[in-house]
Amino acid sequence: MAGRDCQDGNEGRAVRELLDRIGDKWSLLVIGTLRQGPLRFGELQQQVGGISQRMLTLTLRHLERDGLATRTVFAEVPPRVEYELTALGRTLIPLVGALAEWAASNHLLIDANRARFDAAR
Amino acid sequence: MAGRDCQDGNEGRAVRELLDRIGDKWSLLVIGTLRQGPLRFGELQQQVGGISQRMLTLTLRHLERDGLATRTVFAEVPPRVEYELTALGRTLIPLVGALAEWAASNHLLIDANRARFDAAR
DNA sequence: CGGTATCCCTCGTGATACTG
DNA sequence: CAGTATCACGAGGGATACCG
Repeated sequence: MAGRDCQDGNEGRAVRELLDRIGDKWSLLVIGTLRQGPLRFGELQQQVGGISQRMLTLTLRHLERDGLATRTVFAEVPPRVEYELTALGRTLIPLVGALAEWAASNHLLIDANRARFDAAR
Repeated sequence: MAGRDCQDGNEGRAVRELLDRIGDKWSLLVIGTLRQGPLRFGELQQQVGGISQRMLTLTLRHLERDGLATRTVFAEVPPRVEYELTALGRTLIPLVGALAEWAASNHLLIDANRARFDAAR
């Protein structure tokens, strides 16, 4: 199946659409953070690190809209809201893992290439 | 190795940096297009589809800078320039493939979720 | 606690024109 | 053919303040 739609056109569109969905600044990070289980809004913000309240809200709404995560409100005081990956969202975990692994393995190499390239010009 | 640096902090940074590099609008698409072998600037622009000359140039410089692709100029008339993935760049092909496959398998499902979500509000 | 609303500014991107 | 230069626009995203 990976080899069938390799006539540039279809694969390109598929990748493009995926990037439009989770290729933004925070989606993959939030998905990665949720991989171990449900988290509250505040915990999520703290663990992702560096994300503003606004962007976390927007990202979560986006994931919810795409059916990648669920939002559960508990009628308590103080209010508690938990977010959790759906089954579909969990299918992305291996991809995020692969990306993270690639990044961890190669970022030093890339930094070296980049420094060399910058020095050469 | 995938399970070692899962203390959110490191994995998060790694994914973030990877996204800063290839998470833009065109990088993954160009990498995917180059997977079969070297291409000239014009061929690349045509096969990627929808990318402006400017963005293709920027994207290619970016990939070159990170050591993911090479630029080869042939001293001919008319001028010919070919771009090709490096060994490092080729290690990304399986990831792009996995992403494309995931997107192809799930985009209908996501569209349905999205339609339902939009209808509910 | 977990949002929403508003302001504001940077950056990515496209269009167009010009060059070697 | 394969770029570079310039402009101009709109979305992305941070900061802040307020709400249930």
